[in-house]
Amino acid sequence: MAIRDEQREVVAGRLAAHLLDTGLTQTSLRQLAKAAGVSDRMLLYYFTDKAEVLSAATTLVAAQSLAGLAGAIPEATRLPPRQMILLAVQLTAGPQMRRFMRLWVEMIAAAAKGEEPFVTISAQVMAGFRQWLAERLDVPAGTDPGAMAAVIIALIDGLALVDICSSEAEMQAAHQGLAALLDGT
Amino acid sequence: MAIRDEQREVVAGRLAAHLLDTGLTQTSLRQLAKAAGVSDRMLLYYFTDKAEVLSAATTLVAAQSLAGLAGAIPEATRLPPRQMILLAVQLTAGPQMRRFMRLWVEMIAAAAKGEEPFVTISAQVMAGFRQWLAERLDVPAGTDPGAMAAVIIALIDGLALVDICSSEAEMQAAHQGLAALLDGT
DNA sequence: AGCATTATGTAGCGACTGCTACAAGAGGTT
DNA sequence: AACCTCTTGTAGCAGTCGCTACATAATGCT
Repeated sequence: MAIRDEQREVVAGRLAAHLLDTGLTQTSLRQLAKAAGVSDRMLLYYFTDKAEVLSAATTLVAAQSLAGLAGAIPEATRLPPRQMILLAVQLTAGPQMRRFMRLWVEMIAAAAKGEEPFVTISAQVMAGFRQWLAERLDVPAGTDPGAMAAVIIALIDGLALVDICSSEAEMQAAHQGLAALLDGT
Repeated sequence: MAIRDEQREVVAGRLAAHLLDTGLTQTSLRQLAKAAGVSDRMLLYYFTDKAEVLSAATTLVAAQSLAGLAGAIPEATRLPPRQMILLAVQLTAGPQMRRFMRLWVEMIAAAAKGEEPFVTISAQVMAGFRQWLAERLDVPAGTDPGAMAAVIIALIDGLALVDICSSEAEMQAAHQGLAALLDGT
């Protein structure tokens, strides 16, 4: 039982990196096995299902990405929404976080198709991010920090969407547009 | 040559409705053919490729959706960004536009995977929406309406993303959060 | 040593994928 | 009637998919 459990973690880690690299394009069992450096036969020995394989890998990716954000935003930070937006946009535009955002979009689209495990995991990850963000927001009394967090996440994720089908120049313009909007235009 | 061209339009129309109903879940040639009421053999007679089939159907869907928006927003409208945001959110939250937003997210995710024809079409549709929106924005001199349009689209699309993995109550909260953010919190 | 459990490889099944070769019907032109 | 182009059906190819049956090697327990 030992080897199997160890391998589950090792394989999950390698697949997390693989998904960050390739998104959800190469997710057949044979391709995943190759990326993890094991045979496809063993992949289904370590995990019961393809769904469980993807579940382990994607939750790990999400946890790592959230930890990355947490590393950049000190624990006791409380920011008003507009400052938080600018900070979050800056953080998620970086090269490595950008890869996660792309994968994240693909995961949500898979959830939209009803594909497991993405329906379940996307909902969990979304709720996790929202709560994490809400705890770091400084909103006036009477305002729901969770609701504000949801809007901010929508903005961040939406920018990731626009990023996918826009040029670099257009994305830069979009960032300036955001600044103008928040400045009170 | 007549029948073939007629059928192209008929089939494209039926497939547009099919995609709005099912998203990109049932997009094998055989499933598309069934939805269009023709044989899969004929589908590849009317169109050269699976890519061309999806291309025709998705561009039609996008055109119809843009026309739907245009019907709700008079031609000469010029709105400041915040009012435009509230109006756009309201319009895209409706039951039929919501189906398009879901499909739109799936299309962009397919583009993120490098799948044709979605890379090309997503870029075109995104550019089209951005321009259409920019022409209806009333921004102060010195501000780029295209940049502001990009941000608004990001927000709208981001809300669609959040919608996919959230409950109805959470989406309602998000809308209130948006109002609070735009009110100057 | 004997046995049971765990671990790994080989081979392949049935279903589905996009696409195509081939034949034949339909209709008009000469 | 002969021919030609457009249209449609049948059948199937080569590949990929998730998954599994079966055999065998390794390991630990008594």
